[in-house]
Amino acid sequence: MCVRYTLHKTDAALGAISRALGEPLEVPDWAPRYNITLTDFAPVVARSGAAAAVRLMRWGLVPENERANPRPRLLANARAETVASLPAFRRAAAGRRCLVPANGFYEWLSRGTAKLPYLFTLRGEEPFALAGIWDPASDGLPETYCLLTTAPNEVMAPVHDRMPVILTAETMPRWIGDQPLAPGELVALTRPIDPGLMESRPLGRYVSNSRNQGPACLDGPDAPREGEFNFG
DNA sequence: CCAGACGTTGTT
DNA sequence: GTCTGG
DNA sequence: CCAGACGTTGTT
DNA sequence: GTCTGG
Repeated sequence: MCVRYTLHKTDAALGAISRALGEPLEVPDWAPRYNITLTDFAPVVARSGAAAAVRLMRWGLVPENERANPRPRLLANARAETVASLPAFRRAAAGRRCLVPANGFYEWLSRGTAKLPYLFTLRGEEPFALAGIWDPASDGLPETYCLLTTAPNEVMAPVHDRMPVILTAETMPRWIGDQPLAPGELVALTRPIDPGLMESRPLGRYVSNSRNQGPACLDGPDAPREGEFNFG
């Protein structure tokens, strides 16, 4: 499950997407955040008609049967293997595929009882896009989005058995769109990214609390924490 | 993922 | 609201 | 036709 | 211990 990511270099991430699409994108009024999680609003690049545009959407799709619920269950992820056929995702997968700009994402390694956070990025801090689908606003809900997951690659596998679908400059323009994908194209686009393009490193526990939203989320395990004394 | 709650009825 | 299973 | 579901992950 | 909200 991918339930946390960071978008702290928004200009760079949107710039990379803009170049990949060959279309201009406006940077939204949005402060950098290092710990985006379910229910947060974040920039999403989606097509509305011909043009791609950036909109702030809320993370967490709400299936139809939950729409009347004042506290609906939110869907953070959709499996790439099943997204095209499941009722909750099918429509969005066919006609509302979006790009979710990111600079990195987090996963937790379960070691015994402990959960150790790791940061996953592209080499050289290359910005990227996560593959998403989105639902329009309705029933008093804002526009919402959801991230696709796929099998882990070699970088991911030691930490976690699923990973988000990461799109490159080559795959971004193929993924985004409001028309159904050709058969096989969805499969091709949601394959695990080349592990040679990725890197990971362990982090301190600060990021684990989703209330923490600042740059200290990227601190390593040995970084001093606020509110603690350093001895020696 | 973590943090925080974990409950109902009748009444004001 | 809409699809699926019975 | 109606009833019931509509989702993922982790963990064991 | 487990579920829910964020």
